[in-house]
Amino acid sequence: MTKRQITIKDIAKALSISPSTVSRSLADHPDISRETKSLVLAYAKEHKYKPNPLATSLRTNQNKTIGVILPEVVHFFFSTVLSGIEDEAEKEGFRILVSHTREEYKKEVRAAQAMLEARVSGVLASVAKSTEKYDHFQELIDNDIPLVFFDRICRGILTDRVVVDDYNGVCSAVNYLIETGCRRVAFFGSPSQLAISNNRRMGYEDALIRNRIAVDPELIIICDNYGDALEMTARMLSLPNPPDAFFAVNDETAVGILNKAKALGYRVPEDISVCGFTNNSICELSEPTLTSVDQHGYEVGAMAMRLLLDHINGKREDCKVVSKIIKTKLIRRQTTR
Amino acid sequence: MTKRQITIKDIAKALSISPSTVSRSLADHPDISRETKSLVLAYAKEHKYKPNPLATSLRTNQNKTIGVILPEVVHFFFSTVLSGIEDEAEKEGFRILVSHTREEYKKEVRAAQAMLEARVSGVLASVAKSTEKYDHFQELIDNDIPLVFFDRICRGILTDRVVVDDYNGVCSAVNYLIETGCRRVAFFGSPSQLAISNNRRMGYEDALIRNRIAVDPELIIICDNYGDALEMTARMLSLPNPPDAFFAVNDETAVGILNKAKALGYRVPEDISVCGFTNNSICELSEPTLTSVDQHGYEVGAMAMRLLLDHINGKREDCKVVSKIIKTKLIRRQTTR
DNA sequence: TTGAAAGCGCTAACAC
DNA sequence: GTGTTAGCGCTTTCAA
Repeated sequence: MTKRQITIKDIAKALSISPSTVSRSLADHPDISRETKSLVLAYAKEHKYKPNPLATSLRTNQNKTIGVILPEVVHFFFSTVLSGIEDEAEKEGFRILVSHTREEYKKEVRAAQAMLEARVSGVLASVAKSTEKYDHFQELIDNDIPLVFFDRICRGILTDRVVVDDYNGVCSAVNYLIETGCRRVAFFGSPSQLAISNNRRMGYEDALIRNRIAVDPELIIICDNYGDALEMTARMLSLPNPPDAFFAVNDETAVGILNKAKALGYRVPEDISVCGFTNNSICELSEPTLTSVDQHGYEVGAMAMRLLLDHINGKREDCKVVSKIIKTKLIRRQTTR
Repeated sequence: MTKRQITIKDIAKALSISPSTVSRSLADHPDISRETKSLVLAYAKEHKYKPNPLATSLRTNQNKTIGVILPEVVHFFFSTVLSGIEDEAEKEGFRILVSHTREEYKKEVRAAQAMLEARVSGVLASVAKSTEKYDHFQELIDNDIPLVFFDRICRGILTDRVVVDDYNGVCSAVNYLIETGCRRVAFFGSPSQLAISNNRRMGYEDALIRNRIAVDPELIIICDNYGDALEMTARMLSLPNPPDAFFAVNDETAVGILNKAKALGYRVPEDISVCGFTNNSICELSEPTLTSVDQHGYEVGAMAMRLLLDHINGKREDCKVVSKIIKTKLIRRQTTR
């Protein structure tokens, strides 16, 4: 009982007209008479005709799928971005082909190749932490596949990009900590060579400078996970001149700081303020709830897809590279005064 | 500088042989001579020949993509499942087309239609909470697209399925609570009509019965999120005969219970034990760390994909429906004695 | 307003 | 061992 999908030919035969007329009717071509059209449409509907996208793509040499390369799905920010991407793509009937690299360079290269082979119409990508060579991305461009980076861009490649305003996000968060009376703000940053990391640290430093507070290297460390945060927080609080506030580059780390500080008998936020970054769901689950910087992942995804679609639809001259910056927002909760 | 991708024809022309010979060489057909083969392969490699999967699919009427329909990506369990699916698919060179329904019936229907249109080779699905009609899934089957359900199955449709052993997972967790001295175990369950919910409650009840402890309806409530948990925990602890342990159907809820209990001055686990379900990353972040039931999402995904691939490869007689049950594992941490 | 025919890139039955 | 040919389902030029 294998039901072969009905084709244009079948409709043509059944209606005793030619395949081309059927094709045109389906495409609502102006040359076709009303009657013929409605006849075809009726038959198509009744028999659940579904155009074979493979054939169309092969013929027209363009297909309705977009490749998305992202470092990790089990990650709040990226899953949120994905939602934005999906919604925006759906508006124009594009499908999404997701490849996730789990932060591995090798997987990223394979993903890019897969996109090339799948002949996707465009690619959205956020680079893996371990990536240092960018040939695989360059190859996409060389093959005329439009590429837009989001969040983790790569400098070498000239394409549109959508980034989170990390600099201002961190800067205003740290500024807020200072405004609420903190004088020694520690910074727990991430080790990677990604541009993101630097921007964040610069945001931190500039916030201090703007408030005429000296940047103390002792308060700046590389620590971006829960386990390490427990250890480093204890160490930092035992300094002769300990911090009275902590800014962490992600929420897990911030929770680590929070938990350790509480365990050591500090009151939060009375003795110590803590601020995270991402605005994960754990912010609401921690006790007290965690102040954090929202990165508006949904907008990042939607915007990146928008740029890509504009490219694909030829609405943009290729000469200019667009950089969009998505604003962040400080979500004040109970770990800050 | 639009670089058209090189085709089989191009190779044939360049080497003055026929396209079919090229095709066969590329496919490593036994009839072709060593020399011809290596000649073709060398040329193909040098000019970066990439087979056009569209053409192949159109021709052979089977394409190398699998559709995955899942309720939510921003969700630990499902993202983990997705990893398993991806890895298993990659082994046989299949691509994944992900559609996520955000628990909406309407999106699920559209997703199924999209899969049909994309002519995927098979579909893996986990049904949305709001889904009550299953015609869209039936239609896939009617069109001979193999379908395998995972986690959230639907009873009406006869296909292979992979489920988590919720019953035993809950049962042994509750059993463990009792073994460690708890006598009144509360159950915070989920409201949905999914089979999963019932299985979990049955696991709870049977664990009590097996230990000759009466099932007290007062201790069984519907509550499956953090906010409600805060409220319901307070209420439950003020009962004349309050619980000395809580089992929650997900980790967020468990953390809610934990936080409220601590806030009310109870010691965990000395006064009260708490156990969650899923084994989220928050289990490690909570203070104390949360005991939870691991659902082995990766295995669920890998197994579902395995079943589907077997179907696609014709390794299975279609007559029999396979139900795989993935074992759970209790991860003991600090919220239980 | 409609039809005939070619062709997108690939595979495979059939020839030699 | 290799070539010829037809055709997957669709679009589109050209002709009628």
